[in-house]
Amino acid sequence: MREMAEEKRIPTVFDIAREAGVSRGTVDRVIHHRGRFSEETAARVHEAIERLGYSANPNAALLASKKSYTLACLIPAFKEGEYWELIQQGLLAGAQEARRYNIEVRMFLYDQTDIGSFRTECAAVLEARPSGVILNAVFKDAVTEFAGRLDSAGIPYAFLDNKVDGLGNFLYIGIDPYRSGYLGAFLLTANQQVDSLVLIRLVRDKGRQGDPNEPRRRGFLDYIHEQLPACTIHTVFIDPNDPTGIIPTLEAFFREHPEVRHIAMTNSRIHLIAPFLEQHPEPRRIAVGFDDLERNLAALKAGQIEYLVTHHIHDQARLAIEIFSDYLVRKITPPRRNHYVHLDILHRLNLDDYS
Amino acid sequence: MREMAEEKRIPTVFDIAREAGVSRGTVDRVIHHRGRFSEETAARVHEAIERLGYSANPNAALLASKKSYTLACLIPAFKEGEYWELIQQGLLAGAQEARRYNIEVRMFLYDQTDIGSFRTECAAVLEARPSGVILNAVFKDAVTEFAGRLDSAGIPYAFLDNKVDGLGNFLYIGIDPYRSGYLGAFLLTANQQVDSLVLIRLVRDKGRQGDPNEPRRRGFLDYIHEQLPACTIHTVFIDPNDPTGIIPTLEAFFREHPEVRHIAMTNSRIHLIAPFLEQHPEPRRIAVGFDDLERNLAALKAGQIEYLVTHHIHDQARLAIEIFSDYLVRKITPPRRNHYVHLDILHRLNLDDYS
DNA sequence: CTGAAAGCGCTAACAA
DNA sequence: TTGTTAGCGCTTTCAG
Repeated sequence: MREMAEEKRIPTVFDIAREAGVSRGTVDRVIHHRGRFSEETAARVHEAIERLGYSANPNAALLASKKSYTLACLIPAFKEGEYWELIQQGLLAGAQEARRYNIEVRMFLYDQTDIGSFRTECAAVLEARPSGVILNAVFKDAVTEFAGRLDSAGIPYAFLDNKVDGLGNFLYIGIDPYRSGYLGAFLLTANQQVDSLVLIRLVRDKGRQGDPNEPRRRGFLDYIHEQLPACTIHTVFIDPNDPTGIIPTLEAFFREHPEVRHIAMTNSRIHLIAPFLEQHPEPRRIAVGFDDLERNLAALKAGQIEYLVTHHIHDQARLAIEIFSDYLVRKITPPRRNHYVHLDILHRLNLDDYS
Repeated sequence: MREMAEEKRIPTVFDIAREAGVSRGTVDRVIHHRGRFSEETAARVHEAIERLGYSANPNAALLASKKSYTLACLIPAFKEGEYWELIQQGLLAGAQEARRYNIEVRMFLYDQTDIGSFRTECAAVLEARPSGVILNAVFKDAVTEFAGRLDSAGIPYAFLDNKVDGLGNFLYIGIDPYRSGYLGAFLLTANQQVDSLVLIRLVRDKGRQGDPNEPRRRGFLDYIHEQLPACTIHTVFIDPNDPTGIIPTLEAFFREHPEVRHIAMTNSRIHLIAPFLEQHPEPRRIAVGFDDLERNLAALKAGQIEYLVTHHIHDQARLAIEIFSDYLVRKITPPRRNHYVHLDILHRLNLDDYS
């Protein structure tokens, strides 16, 4: 009679042990393949697990576990409102989540215009002896060298947002930059007669080693060459560190080329040309940019920009921590080595609830 | 000397108790405002928490907690590949996560063509005495009545995917259907000369009480009326339960109106017209639909559809469980009562990594 | 190869 | 109003 009143309890290790006629310690060993145990007991344990539908209580497991990890994030330093601030925030959100796995996330920020600072931070990461590293690829050669060090040290690493191909990373998470450029070109020109357009670039990219925007620009240009072979492509350079010089530069260009009505920038700074477009609403020009920085969104909302191609930058970074956590703690290898995230098309009409 | 070697440990309730000169039980009472305690000890405890930077170990808290909850989900039953299957999957993913909070999620599925079955399931939900309910709004009056019951019983509830306004729900999570229709109309007609278009509807919507697609259709039509007042709008009804009848119906329409090149469906079944478009590639027609059902994605990929307006249906459902969990367990009220999710624009060129 | 037992940090019932 | 204590379910020594 007593049994009838009993509630169906969720089975615990203890129940499994009893059913299999072994101790809790043995059950643990079988489940986690640690220590030694006979095939026969293992079979009995597995059978009991199956029969009772057992699954471990994660809270208890984590509480009792003595394992702890440290995850190093090696990313560019940034100013407020810049691209990498969004990444940093996503990483911190992921870090918050990861705490319950006894994972401590440490940030290592370097100056992306100074390869020396990158090398310094690489050394600091190595010294911290992390369980894993999340990094991006600015200085191609230095990154390759550092990756080699991590390989030797047996430290797993993942590229975030951009990558160098052919290295030992177990994961890349970010967009396919070529496709983003291709899509941007489509949005700029779809259903229109476009005889010429202007691509605006940043002067800093001129002297830079390994321009990170090259694949995206290539995607953009390939689309134009394929779909609009007769279209003339102009290029103008502006200096992000000299905001007052931007408007005169653009005015000069459009005075000379008044027929150009289509504008693109393949870096994340399309907002730099918003003041010009605001001051010169006539003739109407179509601008397409990339990445949802606050200022870009403002320009989109205000109507100076037509489309923004972007992705969930914050979520992508959080996801990187999550996937890495699962890899570390639960030994789950991600299904795809290249985890390309979805490209979002942002327009004034679907801007409101973004992020 | 020994102290110098000591690692910085993460502080526990015990540390707080020692610092504040009280017992662990008292610390617990102060933190959770349960039982009674003097203002003075409370102040000392808070001070110690602040000073040591204490935050509770969630694993230990959940393990020790005896509280448990049940969350009822009252949603339409579905066939494979239908819209509500995606929702169900998202809810189950959220349920998996919620298990660690001792939250059990229970599904109550009703036939959305049969108000009787809805009423039956409502009664079943009430009988289960859940801690909370997630539901959608099909039968407006019946939903309103049920909401009143939940209010009386003091059971919190949230609308998912669609809603009835003016009720006591603490949360709605889903899109703004009007805006989705508006956006769809923009995508169908942007940069083009459109003199006429056809809106394809389902015959089942004819007799239905409270057509759930009405707000979206209104958004669609408003855009056309505002931006293209001269555009003629045709309407054709097809029967989803008679697939073989669809092609002849469309053939008849386009024989009579060969000038119509733009097609929209404001429900989730745009894939129903894909076979027709495949068989009749000439003249080229532009079709825009909604929601990323497998079959819709296939038609988008194959080029029969130009754009799909959708949102992360799966994530939206998972999020509903997450927000409700926080509300229940951690008493966190969501910042906005209406949590509108972002509208995604899907095109052949950004389809690859979706979801 | 296996069992016993001591916690992990917190909650909640019971004493005082 | 406060202190004490027995667990929650699992991991991890340490003995055998």
